[in-house]
Amino acid sequence: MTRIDDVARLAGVSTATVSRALRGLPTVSATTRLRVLAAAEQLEYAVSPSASRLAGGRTGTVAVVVPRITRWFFATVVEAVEEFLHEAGYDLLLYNLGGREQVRQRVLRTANLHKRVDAVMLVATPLRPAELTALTQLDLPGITISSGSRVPGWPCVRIDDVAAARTATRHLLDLGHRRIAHISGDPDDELAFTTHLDRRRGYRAALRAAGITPDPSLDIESRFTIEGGARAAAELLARGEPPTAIFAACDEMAMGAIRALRDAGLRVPQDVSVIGVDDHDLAGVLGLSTIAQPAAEQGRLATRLLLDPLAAEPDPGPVPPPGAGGDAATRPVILPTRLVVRASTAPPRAH
Amino acid sequence: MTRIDDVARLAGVSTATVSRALRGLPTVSATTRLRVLAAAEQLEYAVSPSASRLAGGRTGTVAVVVPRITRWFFATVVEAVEEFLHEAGYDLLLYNLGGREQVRQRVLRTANLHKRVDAVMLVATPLRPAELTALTQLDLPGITISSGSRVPGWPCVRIDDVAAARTATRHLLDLGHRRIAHISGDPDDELAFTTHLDRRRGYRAALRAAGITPDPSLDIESRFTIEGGARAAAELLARGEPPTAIFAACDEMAMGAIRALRDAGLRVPQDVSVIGVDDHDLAGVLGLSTIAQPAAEQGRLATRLLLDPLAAEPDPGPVPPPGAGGDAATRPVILPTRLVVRASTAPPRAH
DNA sequence: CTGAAAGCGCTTACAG
DNA sequence: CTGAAAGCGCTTACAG
Repeated sequence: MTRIDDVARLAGVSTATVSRALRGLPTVSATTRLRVLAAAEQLEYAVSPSASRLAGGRTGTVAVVVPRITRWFFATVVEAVEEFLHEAGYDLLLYNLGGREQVRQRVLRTANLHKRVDAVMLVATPLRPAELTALTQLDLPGITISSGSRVPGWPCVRIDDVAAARTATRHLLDLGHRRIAHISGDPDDELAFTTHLDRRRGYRAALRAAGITPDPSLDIESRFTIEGGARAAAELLARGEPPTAIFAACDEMAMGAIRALRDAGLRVPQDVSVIGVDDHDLAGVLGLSTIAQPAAEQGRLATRLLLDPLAAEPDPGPVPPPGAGGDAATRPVILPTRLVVRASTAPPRAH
Repeated sequence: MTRIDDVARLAGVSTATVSRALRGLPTVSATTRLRVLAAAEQLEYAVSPSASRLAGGRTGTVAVVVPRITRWFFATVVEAVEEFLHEAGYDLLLYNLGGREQVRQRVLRTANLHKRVDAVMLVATPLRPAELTALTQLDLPGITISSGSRVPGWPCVRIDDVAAARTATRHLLDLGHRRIAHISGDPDDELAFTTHLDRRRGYRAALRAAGITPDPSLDIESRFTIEGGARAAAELLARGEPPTAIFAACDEMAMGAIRALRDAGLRVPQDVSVIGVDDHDLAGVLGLSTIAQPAAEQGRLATRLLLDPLAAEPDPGPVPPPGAGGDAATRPVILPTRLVVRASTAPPRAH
């Protein structure tokens, strides 16, 4: 493999100059730079990441932590993040928690993290108190997307889960529904964490605003998956008189619920209306009404918020005006959601 | 940050011994090892990956290249791969090609790759001749999953695409269909590559075996996505008398086709039967008949085939009997597929 | 604008 | 079983 010495020799300069020229530092004359670039090209030279990282102290790598890459929201976020990260020259280290304690330890042990990456992106990842403390003490840049723990000093990009749930529930109320069930996350399920709490809160708030007292028997906890939604709907039916509408905390749960309802001989939306949250790729195919959230956009924006300060680091420049970056660091950036009405919601049948 | 010297000092040994003890090399006495481990624990020591890689010459990292992480098959493969890779102590560098030339260059420039990772996993990634040559000359371990280019010396895990397509088409024939359309990949679409050729071949073979001459007007090329499937189905309908059945080259295309058919006022399966390939998470919800392929299993198996030789490297041991590893390296490992009949396929209506 | 030299934090022969 | 020392291939003050 060609090393930096080879390039230096061919270009007739020192390795220091090669290093500077290749990284585009401004302190290299145009002619020298050209000579170095030509030599590097000719030798097909690529810098050794390990050596560069060890000497330079930065890894050019970002850890991206998601609960489950197979869920629509996370895959979509990661795809957007990957694009922007690679465009900016960063590598993406993927951690798929999947509820496995081992991965958690591996990624969230701060010493590991600190020597491995320049920054961390936590997508919908709740932290335990000890993990949060460790991460806070370390001064690694980071960002959180969606719900999960906030880390002091890290910006956060997300939607307003309470408002999304309120809108979904109100849509059902507006159609004339009164017996509206909710299926959402399980507190034991670390994938969901605050998302399900917020969405449940929005659901209840909308009901109360309509003068309806939330009925606990219509409120089921399950996993944020297709199967979780199916199980929750089945459970709902087993409890007796079915609701006329179901608000599921995510589209995958809604889809599972639709399957379970059909399996039980109920028609959607004639017998039961169903609405979710996400606007999953397949929501259109299934005719699922939903609250659309901008997944790729959250990934894009988060990557920018994460990378901008890193890029600025070499030359600190003027201190940003108070409130500029400060706001983003303290107050979550909320992206808008939007009600999308399709074929899975309709007025309840007259008795 | 604690360094290896700190641990060495606390344990009262040399850094060499710390290094050996922490990596579990056998040449360390039990008591010394215990002392080192205790010291490392106490100091919360984590090895510096950059330093370790530079000195040791191995990166502990695997590049995983997929066309689009948002497609069901790739997300499912990556989830399985991630689990096994992290279990074995490897980091996963994710490359989502997404048809972007830039990422391609980045990951497939061999010098980049060689210094960054110990091994490469290409999922359904076709290589250009120059890329293939470069990758072959480099002697990096690697593996390919699904279709795409074979790299000489790299094992390959996949399904038999021709057989899968034949089974799907025969299922439709068995139901009594004669006008069977096929929607599959576009040659310009690098995501698909040989997959669509093989599946088309299986489709035609099944037709011919039934005495039917393939009708080019029933054979549409489109992208391997929901939208691609929808467009292809719409195109099919625009061409005149619709087919009585459609075999789509993947479930996402099938789902898009179902949407387009419904939008055109046709019922599935009463007017048109539809079958796909994959057994996508949502195939059940949509009642989609399909040829199931084991995505996670392909990821798992590929990771094992990739890692086993790497683990063996430090201590080469006896040469494997001829044919053992050799077979896997030359002959693809074919995993079985299975026809899953749901509600989207039925006999054609009588005229 | 450029170079000589130290140093980043490990691992690996080599010697004992 | 253990240690002293060289070396992995860069980047970064420092000096000019």
